[in-house]
Amino acid sequence: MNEMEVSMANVEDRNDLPTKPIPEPTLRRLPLYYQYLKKVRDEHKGDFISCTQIGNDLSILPIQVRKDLGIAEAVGKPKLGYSIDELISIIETFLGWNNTKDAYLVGVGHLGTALLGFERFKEYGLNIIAAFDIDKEKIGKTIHGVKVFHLGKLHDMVKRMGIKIGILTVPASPAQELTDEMVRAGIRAIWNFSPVKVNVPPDIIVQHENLASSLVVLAKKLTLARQNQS
Amino acid sequence: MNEMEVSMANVEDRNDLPTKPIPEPTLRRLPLYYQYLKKVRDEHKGDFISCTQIGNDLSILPIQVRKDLGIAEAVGKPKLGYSIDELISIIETFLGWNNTKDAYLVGVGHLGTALLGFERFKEYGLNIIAAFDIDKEKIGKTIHGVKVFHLGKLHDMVKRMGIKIGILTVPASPAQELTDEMVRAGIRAIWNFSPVKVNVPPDIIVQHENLASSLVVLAKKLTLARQNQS
DNA sequence: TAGATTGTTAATCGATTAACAATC
DNA sequence: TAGATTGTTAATCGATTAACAATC
Repeated sequence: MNEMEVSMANVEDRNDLPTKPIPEPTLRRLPLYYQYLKKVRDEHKGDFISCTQIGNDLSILPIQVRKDLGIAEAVGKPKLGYSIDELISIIETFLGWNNTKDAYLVGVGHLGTALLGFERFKEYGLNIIAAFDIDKEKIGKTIHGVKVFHLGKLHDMVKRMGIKIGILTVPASPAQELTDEMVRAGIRAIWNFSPVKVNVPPDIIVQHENLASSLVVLAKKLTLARQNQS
Repeated sequence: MNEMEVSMANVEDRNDLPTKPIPEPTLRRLPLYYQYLKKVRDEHKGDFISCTQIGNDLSILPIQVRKDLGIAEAVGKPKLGYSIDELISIIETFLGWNNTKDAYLVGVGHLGTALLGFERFKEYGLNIIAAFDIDKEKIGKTIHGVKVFHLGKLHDMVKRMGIKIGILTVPASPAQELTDEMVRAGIRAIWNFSPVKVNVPPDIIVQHENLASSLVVLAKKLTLARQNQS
C-alpha cells in the first residue's frame, strides 16, 4: 500500500459510510472508564494516567483498556500515559454525549418513575421530555420535572417533535401493542424494560433490558462458586 | 476412549466438581425461551415445538436455540421437536428456580422501591425478605410487602438469617462502603445497581447492572443506522 | 416411506490476550 | 540513559454458525 492509498483510506474512514462497527463489549466498557476517570480527576493526583493504572483499579487487563481507548481514538504518550482531561473529553465526544437526544417514556409505573428521576441520564446525552400513561391519577402530573400525558397523545407528539427514542416501561401484556404504536409514530429506537421481547421492523433498533437474564447469571455464578468450593 | 472411560466421565460430569462452565450468552437467552414457551403453552396450539419455530419467533438462529437447549440438558425428538411442558420444567430446574433464594435490598430510593415491587422475581427464585435504608421516613414502613429496617441492623440480620444475596440500589457515594459492610456480614453475591464499579474480595460475586452502558449501545446503534442510511 | 428435525462434530468469526518494536 | 508505556500486529480462545448423519 503506498502513501496515496493510506491517505485515501483515512478519508473514507472519517467522512464516508459505512462507519466501521465498534465492538459492543468496548462500547459497554467506555462508560466505566469515564466514571472512573472523572473520579480520578477529582482526586487531583496528576494530569496523566496509564492503562496499567486504569486496569488495576477496574479489574480489567491493561491491554484491553489500551485497545478500547484506541478504538475511541484516544492517543497516549509512551511512558507518560493518557491525559486524563483529554480522555474524558474524547469519550464524551466518541459516545455523542455532547449533543443531547430527546426521548419519550411510556408507562409511569414504579420503574418508569425511577427512570424519570435519573438525573444522570442527562450526563449521557439523554433527555426525557415527556411521559405517557393511561392512569388518570397520573395524567397531567409532573414527575421529577417531566409531565405525564395521556397515551392517546403519543402519536401526534412523536410526529410533531420528531422524537426518535422511546423508553418502554410497561408490563408484558401491552408491550407489543405500544411498540407498534411508537414505531408507527416515527420512533426509531426503543429501550425496552418490559419483560418480553418485542418485534419490530428490521430498521428499528431495540435494546432489551432483561433483569431476569442478569439475575440468572448472578444466581448461576453463586451456585457454581459454592459447588467448586465444597 | 473405551466404554469404561466414557461412563467414568459421565459420573464425574454429573456428580463431581468442577461443574463445566455454562456460556454466559446461553444463560442470558434461557429466560427468553422460558417466557416465550410459557406464552406458547397458554395458546394451546400443540404439545411440541421445534427450534425453527422458536428461532423464528425470537429472531434467533434455530441452530443456536438447539445448542442452548442442549446445554440446558433438554432432549428433543427428531421430526417432532421438544415437549413444551418438559422444556419449561427443564429450564426451571436448570436455572434453579425451584429452590428460592432469599435476598436483602439496600437503598430504598425510586429504583429500590421499583425492584421491591417486582413480583416476577419470585418466579425466578429470588425472594427479597427485607430492605435497609438510613432515611427515618422509610424505616419501619412496609413497601410492597417488604419491611424497611435501619441500615445499622444489616450486619446482624445477614448473619442471623444467613443471607447470601444483596441488592445494592444506592447512589455512587456510599456504594463501596455498603458493599464492604455487606461482605463483612457474610453476603456472597451482590447485584449492583449503583452507578459505580465496586471492589470485592475474589470469592465474592458481583453483577453490575449498568444502565449507562446499555444506553450507550442503543444510542450508538441509532447513530450508525442513520449514517449508513443517509 | 419421505422429510423435517435433532444431536454432534467441524468451520468460521470476533473478541481477548500476547508479543514486541517504537518512543517519551 | 534506562525503563515504563504506547500502538500495532499476531496468537489464542470461546461463541456462533455450518454441515451432516441419525431418527421418529
